[in-house]
Amino acid sequence: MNRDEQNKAPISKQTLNRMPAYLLYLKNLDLQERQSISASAIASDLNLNEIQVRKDLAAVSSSGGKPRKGFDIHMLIEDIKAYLGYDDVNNAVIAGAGKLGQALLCYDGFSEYGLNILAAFDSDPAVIHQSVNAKMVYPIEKMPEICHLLNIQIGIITVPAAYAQLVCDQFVKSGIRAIWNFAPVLLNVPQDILVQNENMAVSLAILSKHLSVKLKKND
Amino acid sequence: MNRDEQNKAPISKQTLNRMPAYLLYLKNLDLQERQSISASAIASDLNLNEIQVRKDLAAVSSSGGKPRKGFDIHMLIEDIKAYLGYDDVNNAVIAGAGKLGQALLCYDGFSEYGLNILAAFDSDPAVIHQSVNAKMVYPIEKMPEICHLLNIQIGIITVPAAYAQLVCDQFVKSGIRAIWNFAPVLLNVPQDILVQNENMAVSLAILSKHLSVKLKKND
DNA sequence: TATTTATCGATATAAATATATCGATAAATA
DNA sequence: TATTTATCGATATATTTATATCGATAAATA
Repeated sequence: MNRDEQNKAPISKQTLNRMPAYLLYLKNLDLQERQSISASAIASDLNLNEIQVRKDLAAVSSSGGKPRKGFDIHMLIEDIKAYLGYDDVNNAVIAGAGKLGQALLCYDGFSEYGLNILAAFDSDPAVIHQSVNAKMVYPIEKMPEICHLLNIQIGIITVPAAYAQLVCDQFVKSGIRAIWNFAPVLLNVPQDILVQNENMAVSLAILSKHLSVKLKKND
Repeated sequence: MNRDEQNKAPISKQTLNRMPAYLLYLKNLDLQERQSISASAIASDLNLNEIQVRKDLAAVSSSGGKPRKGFDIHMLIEDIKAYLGYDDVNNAVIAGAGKLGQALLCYDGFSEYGLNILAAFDSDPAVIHQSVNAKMVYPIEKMPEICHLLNIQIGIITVPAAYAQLVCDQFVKSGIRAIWNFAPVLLNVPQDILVQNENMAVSLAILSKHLSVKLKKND
């Protein structure tokens, strides 16, 4: 019998953040036709602590692992996908069909996780009514209508910083519940709207900072 | 007198991760000609704990804050920038001049943090020797030569998953010390190479997961 | 100038996260 | 079949991170 999902303790944020790494790693093993893997082996390959990995997997695994053998890879993949929301249907739209917006529209990896980017919005006549990777770019005025129609929960902002707040407000009016923001702007949103900022420049800056700390240590 | 940087306790990882938000926020205030700001006000605007903000700022601030007034905005901005590595010169190159690679090449925000993306590499004749945002795309064979010549420390991977490991190996041979990886692949690198994975699909999946957790809570 | 007050920064406590220990057990081996 | 062993999973400890408390102080106000 499967464990009761409802009764499980809520997973920790840090564990959630490590799931992607496990998933990627397990898919690789699956491609190599491996059947099972131990927490110890995963830990050693991913440079993580063994107990941490075991606890992480215990938190999402529906069937647990077996002594001397470890976890069933295929089953674990399904468990993690289920946990990350593969079971829900999550529809998203993009505001801003520039280079970055188009890059996201073209990226086919989202559907892997049950996520669909259904459409984009822009104000530039050059891209409006064009399709990018079979997804239409609509004039930005159509946003509320289309979002409500398609029951969109997630909005992605890839417009220039100057327009980000404006677009954000429109998203909120359009019934969006979560925003993935690529503009280097702090968005002002109602309490119940979830915002995840993705500042490319700062991600790179942080990498560079980690690098310089590391280089100094090796002096 | 400035506090001695050398003698400061190393900043925590979580604090480092919050720096971007502070920086963005402070720049906004600076644009509005504000002179100073208190930790309490920042906390309330960014939805953070007041003591946490105070501790974070104390960790990077060179001059501290004043009772009743708070921190000097301009000085804090400089302190954070310095901390994030603005003082170092960090040069990066991109492997993969597709939509995402071009989006990064076009993004001018990196130089804000002392980061320069100097060039890109690709194997597609359609983009080789073209320039994107005044940055050249070179054939991928030229990578070691150019990287060594320009003393490049950071490599960015935006090629399809199937080529990512190959490109990664070439980066390592070319003397790169840190890799920012956008391909959904676990890269195999020597111990001393820093890898930061940026899996777009999973970022969105995690946002969606957080959203569904939140929606369930409000039932 | 004296008093009040917002805010800092130091120190203390609490919560979350990571790591260690160890008995139980399924598979491998003798 | 009996013994060994790798690995799990539960429980315990340590570390890191977040939050609370409080005295000190610079600026505002009386």
